[in-house]
Amino acid sequence: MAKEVTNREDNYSQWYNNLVVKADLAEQSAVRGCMVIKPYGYAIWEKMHDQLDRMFKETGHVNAYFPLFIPKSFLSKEAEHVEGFAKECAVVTHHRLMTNPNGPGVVVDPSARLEEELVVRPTSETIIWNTYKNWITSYRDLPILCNQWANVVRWEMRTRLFLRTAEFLWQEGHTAHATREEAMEEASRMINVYAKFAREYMSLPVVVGTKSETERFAGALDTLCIEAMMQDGKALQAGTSHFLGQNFAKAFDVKFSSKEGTLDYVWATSWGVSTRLMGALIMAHSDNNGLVLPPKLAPIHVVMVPIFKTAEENAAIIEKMEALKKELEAKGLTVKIDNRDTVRSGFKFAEWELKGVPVRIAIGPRDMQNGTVEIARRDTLTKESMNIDVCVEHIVALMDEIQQNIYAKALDYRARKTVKVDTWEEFKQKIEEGGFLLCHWDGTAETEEKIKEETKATIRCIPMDSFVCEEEGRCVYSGKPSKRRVIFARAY
RNA sequence: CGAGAAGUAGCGCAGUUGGUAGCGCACUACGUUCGGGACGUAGGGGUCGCGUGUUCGAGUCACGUCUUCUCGACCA
Repeated sequence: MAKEVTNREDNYSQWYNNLVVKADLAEQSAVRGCMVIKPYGYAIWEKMHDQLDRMFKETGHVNAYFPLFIPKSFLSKEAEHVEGFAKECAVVTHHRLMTNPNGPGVVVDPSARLEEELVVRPTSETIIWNTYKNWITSYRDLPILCNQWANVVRWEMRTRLFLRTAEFLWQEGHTAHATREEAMEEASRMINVYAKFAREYMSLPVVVGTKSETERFAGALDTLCIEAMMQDGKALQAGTSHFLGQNFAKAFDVKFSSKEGTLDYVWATSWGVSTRLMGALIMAHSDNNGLVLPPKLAPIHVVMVPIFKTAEENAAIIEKMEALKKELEAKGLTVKIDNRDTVRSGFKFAEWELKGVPVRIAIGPRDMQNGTVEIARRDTLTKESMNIDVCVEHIVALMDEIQQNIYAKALDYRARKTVKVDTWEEFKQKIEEGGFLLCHWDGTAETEEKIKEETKATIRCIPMDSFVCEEEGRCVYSGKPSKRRVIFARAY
């Protein structure tokens, strides 16, 4: 199986699609816009899932599950919310099929029409707030800190594996609070959880910021986000956390008796990350040889490839490998011995590189004589020979080193592609090169819209941690006064 | 839904003025190989998206139809 990845520099888009398929992560399904996540891809998602879930629990959250179907009337209770999602909803109208009276196959039974159509959730705010209404009567019931792992459906016109699919896996946190401050704190806490996850586990530098009004989640008062930069200079929204104010509480009439005896509406947040993170991970680190996985999310940390001519040689090498594997596993690493005799070692090297395994160990007859192993790093594509007795410690240390090196590389790329821009001429020129443009903006939706029309660039966020530039200046487009720079970029 | 392009083997494609259905990769068998995606020989695999028409004869021409992709609009 020759699985050559196309060149990243030639056509980034094609390179990405090709990589996702060739590295056995996912493929297009027979259902339009939907994706099959293959076992290897799912193993990576599982790692992300488990770590995120741990972090949610650490911040006091619990998991629950709410229905897939949302009565149409629920969705329309919050005006902005329904407007934001109406155009991409899958709707269930019937509950039965019948044999076709006019030919082969089955048809929808017209007599089985639902009295009220059900929307397949594009997000669960409405069904959840309809439920919370029954859970909340007193301040003693608050806060509610629930998360759900689920699939959602958004009938997008154009789809791309992991980045935008008609159905995707995600988690959505939905919390209810007694005060505005507490809810705002929660929204900010969770965006920071996401940022920490991206940086420490995905080795992905992200900017934490707030969305402009036009980019805000439908029904939110404030949307916090983490924005990442891909290797083609385009921005990718990797996660969001919304301060929903009392919008949903009012729409679903969720009130509670406060300590002071007043009857108040509940304050809400919602936050989510999806399988899009997989897309971010792939796009941010991979090279022309394939995936580059950060050790903390790699399903396999170390792969061992024997190099042999005869069966006896192989048996001796495998024995050695089994012993080494045990030692590495004792250090918490996942190890695979690729003992296939159907493909050659060179093929295995290429294949495991394609799959992004951080460290590869090769042992051949020469090593058997010298008591050495060959250790290859995926991130730098370098190899070194080392005495087998000291290699375990080295490999354990390598995991951290690789994790950090990948982050440093991505951070360095982002730094190189982030520029301050002060004139409209320069803006139009720089945006073609990709990257983040730090610009003054007059704060109006009109200007934002005009810039988008003319350059396809949008405000990715008003940064809160990295690139905070609170300084006086003039809007890059209108020339009106501005107090801080924001990040403009073309985005996925 | 608007504009463009494409549907031929599992994948990627070629197929000239209409005249025997092809190539590369992958697959199967055997042999030689084996420290970076091996090589040789021999094989298997097709209703050329679907339908109608023109023709002695259609992958090729005409009309219809379906699907997919790219660019818009929409979006995590």
